[in-house]
Parts: sequence; C-alpha cells; structure tokens
Amino acid sequence: MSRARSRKGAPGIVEVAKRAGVSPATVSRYYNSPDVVRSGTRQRIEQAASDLGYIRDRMAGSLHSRYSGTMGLIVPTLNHAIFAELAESFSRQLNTHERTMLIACNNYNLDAEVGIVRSLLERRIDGIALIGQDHADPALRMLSVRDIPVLSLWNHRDDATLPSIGASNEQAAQLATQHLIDLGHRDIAFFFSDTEGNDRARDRKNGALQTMANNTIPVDEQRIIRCAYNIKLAKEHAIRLIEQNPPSAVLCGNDIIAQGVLYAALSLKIKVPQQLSVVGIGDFTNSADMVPSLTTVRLPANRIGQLAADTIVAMSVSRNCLPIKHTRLDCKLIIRDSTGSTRN
Amino acid sequence: MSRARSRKGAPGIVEVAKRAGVSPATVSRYYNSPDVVRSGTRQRIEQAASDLGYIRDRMAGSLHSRYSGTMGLIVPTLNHAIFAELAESFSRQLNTHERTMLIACNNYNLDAEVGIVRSLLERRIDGIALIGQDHADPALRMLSVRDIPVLSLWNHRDDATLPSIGASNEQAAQLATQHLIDLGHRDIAFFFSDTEGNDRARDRKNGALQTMANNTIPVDEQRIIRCAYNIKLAKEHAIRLIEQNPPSAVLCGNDIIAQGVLYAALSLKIKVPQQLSVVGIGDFTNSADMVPSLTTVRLPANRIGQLAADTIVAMSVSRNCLPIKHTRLDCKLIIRDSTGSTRN
DNA sequence: AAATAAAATGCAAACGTTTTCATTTTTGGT
DNA sequence: ACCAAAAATGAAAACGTTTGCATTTTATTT
Repeated sequence: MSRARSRKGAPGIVEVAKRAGVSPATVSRYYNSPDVVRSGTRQRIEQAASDLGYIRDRMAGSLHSRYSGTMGLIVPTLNHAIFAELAESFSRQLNTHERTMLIACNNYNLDAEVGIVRSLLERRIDGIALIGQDHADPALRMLSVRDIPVLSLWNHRDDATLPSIGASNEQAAQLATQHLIDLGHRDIAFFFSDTEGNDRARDRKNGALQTMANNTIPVDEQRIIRCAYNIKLAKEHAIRLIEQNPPSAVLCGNDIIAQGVLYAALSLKIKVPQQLSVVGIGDFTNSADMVPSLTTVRLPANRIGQLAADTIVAMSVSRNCLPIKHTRLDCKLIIRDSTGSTRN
Repeated sequence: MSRARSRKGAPGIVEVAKRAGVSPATVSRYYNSPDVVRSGTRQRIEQAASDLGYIRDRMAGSLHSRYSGTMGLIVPTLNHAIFAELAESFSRQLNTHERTMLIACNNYNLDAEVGIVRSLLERRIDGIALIGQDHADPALRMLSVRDIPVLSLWNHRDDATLPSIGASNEQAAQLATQHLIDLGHRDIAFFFSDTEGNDRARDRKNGALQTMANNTIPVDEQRIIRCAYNIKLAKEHAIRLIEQNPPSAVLCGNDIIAQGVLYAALSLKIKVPQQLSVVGIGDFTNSADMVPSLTTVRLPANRIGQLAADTIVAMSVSRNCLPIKHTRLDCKLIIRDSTGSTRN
C-alpha cells in the first residue's frame, strides 16, 4: 500500500498537552499514575482530552514500556460450555485490571499451538494462560526465552512444571467413581476422550481406574470406551453399548458426554437411574436442569478464570519473579437424580 | 516501576540484519512482502532469524504503519453456544489472514459496550465486528471518528445503517411460525427474550406475530412469555404454562429456550410432539441430538463468522472505502421430531 | 521570610519497526 | 559488451508514547 492510513485528525498526546497548557510528559503521567499530577492540572487535562475526544494509543506506549496490557489465553475450543465460561470470566476479571484478552483456540492440536503462541508473542502479550500441562516444546521454549509469565489452567498436579491454577482432575474422577461404587455399582462403563496430549483426560481416566483398583473391582477392557467430547458421538456409543451389553452405571469424562448418554437412554426408554446410573464431570451450566438432573463433579471454571486473571496480572507487574505456585481449587461431588443405588 | 523490563536478550530486527549481512530495511521487507527480496538474501535472512529465534514485534511495526493486525469482536456473551461458535469461526478465519482476534463480552449491556469499544480502540484494532444493530451512540461516534471498519453481524435488515452480515431473524421466526400453522396449530405460545436493545429478539418476535396476523390467527397476550436465554428459566416458565393452560405448540426465541421447554415436557411426562410441538431458532450444535430431536431454523453461525473475517479484513486493506454492503445469508427450516400435526 | 525538603513538571532520548527516497545491482535487448 | 529499465537494497526519518534526569514550583520548618 502506498501510504499509511491518515490519522484522520485523531488527536495525540501532544495536542492534548498543548490544549491543557502542559507538557506531553504530564499528560502521560496523568494516565499512568494520576495521583502524581496536581488536581488543577488533572482537571485541565481531563477537559482537554474530552474536548478533543482523545483516545490513548497503548501500542505506542507499550513500545517503550514493554507492557502491552494484553494477556493471551489459549483454549482447546470455545465450543465447550466449560471453556467458554472460563474464557468469559478470565476476560471479565482482566478488564477490572485494565487489561484485555487475546484469545485463540488450538482445537486440541498442540502443534497448531506453536504458531498461535508465536502470533501472540508478536503482539507483545504481557502473559499467557494455557489449558493443562501438555504443550509442545517449541512453544514452551519461545515463552521462556521471552520471559513472560505463563500460567497453566484447569488441571492441578503437584508435579506440574508450570505454575498452575486448577482442580485435581484425578480427584474429580475419584469422587465420581467412588460415588458409583458406594451406591453398589460393580459393572461400570467408562467414557473418556482421547488422552493423547490431554493431561486432564488422562488424569481423569487414571483417577477412575485407580479407584476401581483400590476397591478391588476388576474392569474389563471392553468397558473403557474412547469417545470425543461430543454429544452426538457419545449418544451413538452409548446406544451401542446399552443394546449389546448394558452396564449398571456409566462414568463420563465430562458432562457433555453424560448428556449424550442420557439422550441415548431416553431414546431407548431405559430408565435413569433405575436401570442405569450416569455421572458426569464438570457441572456445566445446564447440568442441573437436565431431566433427570445430572450427578456430576463441580469444577470451578469461573473461579479459575477469575483467579487466573488476578494471578497473571500479579506475575506480570512483579516481572515474573514470583516463586512458582500451584493453586489447587476444590472440586465437589454434586449428587442429583441421574445416579441411584443398585439395591432398588 | 523503576526500570522497564529487560529485553532479556531478545534479538530485534537489527540483530537479524547484522547476522544476515543486510540492512534492517531489507529484513522488514522480507516479512512484509517477501517476494520483493531476492531469494539468496531471503535465505540468509531466514537462517539468521531462525538462528537467533527472532520474533517480530508487530506493535513497533503498527506504530508506523497504523495497522495492528488485530480485529475486535464484541459479543453479548460467550456462554451461548451460538456466539461461541461465531467467535471461534471468526477467529479461525482471521488467522488465515494473519490477523488476531481481540474479543470482549458486553453481557447484553450496551452502556458497558462503550467502555469496551474505547479499550479496543486504545489497542489500535484495525476493525471491529459487533452483534446486531442496536448500539450506544457514544460507541458509534468513537468508531466513526477513528474511521475504522465496523461490521454488524448476525442480523440482516435492509434498513441497517452499519454494513452487516447475517440472516433475517424476522424471516427465521416466520419460517418457524408458519411451520406450526401448517401443521394445524392455532394455540401457540411464544417465548422471547427481552427485546430492549436487542434487535434480533425484536425481529424474531415481530416476524412471529406478523405471521400469525397474516394467517388471521389471534394471539392472546398471555401466550407471549418473556424469558431470558436460559435453560433453567425457560424450563420453569414452561412448567408453569403447561400446568396452567397448555398450548398445542411453543415457538421458542432460540434453541436454548427450546431445550428448556423440552425438559419441562419431559419432567411433566408430556409427550412431544404428540401433546406439544416445540420449535426453536438457531440450530445449535446439539439440537439435532436432543430427544426428541429439535425442529428449528438454521442460522449459519460458522458461515457468518467466516464471512465476517474475510469482509472486515477486506474493508481494512481497502481503507474502509468500500460501499456499505449488506450480506444476507439464508436461514432454513430444519424439520425434526419435536413438531407434529394436530390431526394425529 | 529564608532555607530546606518534597512534589510536580518539563526536556529529550529512547522503544523497534516501517517507509520514502536515493543508490546500487541485476536484467534484458541489441 | 553496452545501455536503459527494472529490481533490490540501504540510509534515515518517522510513528506516539514513556521515563530518567533536570528543573521549577509548592509545602514545611525554623
């Protein structure tokens, strides 16, 4: 293109300064630490800025200060209620800190994530939040070279290398499994998504199988079904399962899968929980309103998003020299109507 | 803070240039129009950049060029599957144009939107996409002063003032309503969200009532129920409605409400569609998998997001001097199992 | 009222690119 | 080989802020 876009008369900090009768430096200070300019000056600047319709240019500012006021978030997808919830609360809380969210989806593809990280770094993000602990090496290397704060969300593990905020997905699965066992179930089917490059799914699977082992209940390979986070697929798999050899209970890797299983039961006229107990993990927004309402394990998505925003901002202003910290939030079994005792 | 964050040895364009034995200008050109540098030089630059782990700084670049490579999107919320879908496809398509998405939610609050717009402008977005045509005046003024491309998504209206891409929400409601009428329904209840500051809801409501009028079917005020886009509320309202005075069909403002109504019927053991027909608007991801599967009107969210990305980029590179254009995408009635004839 | 300390402001040099204009190199036609 | 035209490159001036340092103004003490 031949010529950069004209400024269209948009006033800059020097116009504001001129009109207020002060130096540009003072106007800058007014925006960055208002308490340092005298109230008289402050008022003149406010007046001038509003007269001119001045909008500050944070890009120009960050060029010097090296802070862009933008934080990155990479989620697998926005099409899962739970990540959308997380993203929304992260963004909202960021706004209270005068920060903005740059978001991208990797579609569960860790290689694609590398390019996304690069693109975010090119935009000079002040920090980045990622889901889980499984990430491609080149991405982590780029981040460590730039030395910006990195935060791993969603999954808590003691052995995590990145600072993290999340609940223990292992524990979530344990709670759900133990609940079924306590109700007397022995023949349980497990629906988990692909665990490759997905530490949350892996931990859930391990937690569930571990709990079975601890209770010395054998688990047939056939009872472990691999199923993406997708209502349609879950429904299809469940229909096949129920028609062929129904278990007494199903533990689902998340509430989306559980919803699919509930629909499968509904369409086959299998009564839940009398003939089949179903438990999910996540407690998505509408899980309480399903019919029957879904027993599940609550993962505090909003809380995580909010805390993540606070934390990443804190890490950023302290120049990333806080000690690595892992925050573990509790998850909680929510017993509703989709699970019942075998003794009925 | 006393000192700006150290660059931590991160190489800049001049280091790359030095190592490649060319001038910084050439390196810049290599990134912005690769075809203009000779292939030998190109290779040396590539080598040097990769040796050094160079990551370009688009902020510094945009300072001069006035293009940030970032586009803004403001949606009411991410917690609706449909907007999440839109956001994800918008973002994905933007990535193919080497652009990034800055997203924010206004929570259906047009006043909050003003601050959000300002914050996005401070980040020098190259363009912005908004949902619908209802927006606060100060926001629109700021945008027009800065002269960046603005695009209104989701709703198509011929009389729209902003360039827009969307389907006709009025038509969507007409299709759904006519479908019920064609099936013989005369006593229809309508669930719509608050139409204040929400042109989509308004158009849907108008479309539905207009269709009733065209068919000379009177509509009792009592049959028009105001209900937020929320499964829980929809379910509660529907339960009350069915218990008190059940209609033969329900037209829902969107698929979320429809899902709530289906759950209400299920929990009251009302058979759908034998005793009650339910139709939604939107065709969300899981509407086909509900039991019974939901009859609805498909709104092309993905298509809109994708087209929006292409369009806003085009407007941006042509410096916003394209003629105002309204793109209308078709919506389509999808007949499934939740609606049936009254004659059965 | 003078002397000192503290607070507010101004000056000018960054920040890391892009872009115009000028210069050099390459290409192609004879 | 030579010249003109075209293509590639370099030098240096932007872009709009922030910030360290110097200076001025205000507040405080005697």
